[in-house]
Amino acid sequence: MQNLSVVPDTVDAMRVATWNVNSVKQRHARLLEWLDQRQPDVVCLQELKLTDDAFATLIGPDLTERGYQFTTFGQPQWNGVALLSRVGLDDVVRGIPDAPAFGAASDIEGRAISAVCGGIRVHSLYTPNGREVASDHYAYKLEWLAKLRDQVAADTVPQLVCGDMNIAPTDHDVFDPAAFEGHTHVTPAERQALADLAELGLRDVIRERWPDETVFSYWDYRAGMFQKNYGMRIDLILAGPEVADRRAAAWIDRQARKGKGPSDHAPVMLDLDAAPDGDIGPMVPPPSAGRPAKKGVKLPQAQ
DNA sequence: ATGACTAAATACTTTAGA
Repeated sequence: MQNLSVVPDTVDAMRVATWNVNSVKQRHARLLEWLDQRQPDVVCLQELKLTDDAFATLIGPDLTERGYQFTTFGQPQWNGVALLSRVGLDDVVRGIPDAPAFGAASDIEGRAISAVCGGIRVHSLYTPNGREVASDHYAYKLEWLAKLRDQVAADTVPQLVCGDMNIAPTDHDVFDPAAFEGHTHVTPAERQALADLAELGLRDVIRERWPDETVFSYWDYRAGMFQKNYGMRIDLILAGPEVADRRAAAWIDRQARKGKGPSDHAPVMLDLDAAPDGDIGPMVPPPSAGRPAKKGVKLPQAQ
């Protein structure tokens, strides 16, 4: 899986984002507008709800025009993940090695894709929901997470594990912990799966930046949950130490959850400082925390 | 209120999401 030949001689500052768009078809205009405003260099998308061909036909030209390469693992109706990059897109891995199937053995769902972008292996993930704790889907979720852990452990390129993990890391990441008792997304076994990734050195960059704040990435469409800020933080960016040490900014783009026709998830954003020439290894300390220079684009206010 | 909303196909009702 590792391929050091694709690591560039210098590593520039870059902006990485992950966003569960809940249907590219329904979010097409908003997605393009968001790309133009935020100018991310690498984007992980989830819940495409399109086949690879349909994705390429619908939005491929728009992405190419904006300088993005892209790769997808799509399905016609549900799931589907993508990676967009304008800092290289090499050594694509579709799915997780030995990932479990749900239902028919041939039915490997479109829930994981990764590639090396700007010297970092970036994963775009849509972890199974789990539905109910007593369900087959919950067992499938845990097994899928275990295989993800194995995949991450086997790679030596610096990593960014991004996506809709469908797990709230702590009670601080749900609006009402009591309301979730006995439900998926908050169980000890699911949280242990995140702890197992942390054990490999992956760090939750949003929580590191906002250690005490209430920060959510998902709000149910119903009952004015967004307006009340009754949400959950289940979309995560987990960074290997070499990457996490380059953090210049990390925030959740709540603007994208506002207005007419939003996804129920907001993008999670990470700005990385440049790494020293040819050195993508551990750094001490990172350079100044200014955001990478992008022509004519203002840094949105975090929170 | 075992709700509320959104999206896609199974399509005027069901399944899934979380």
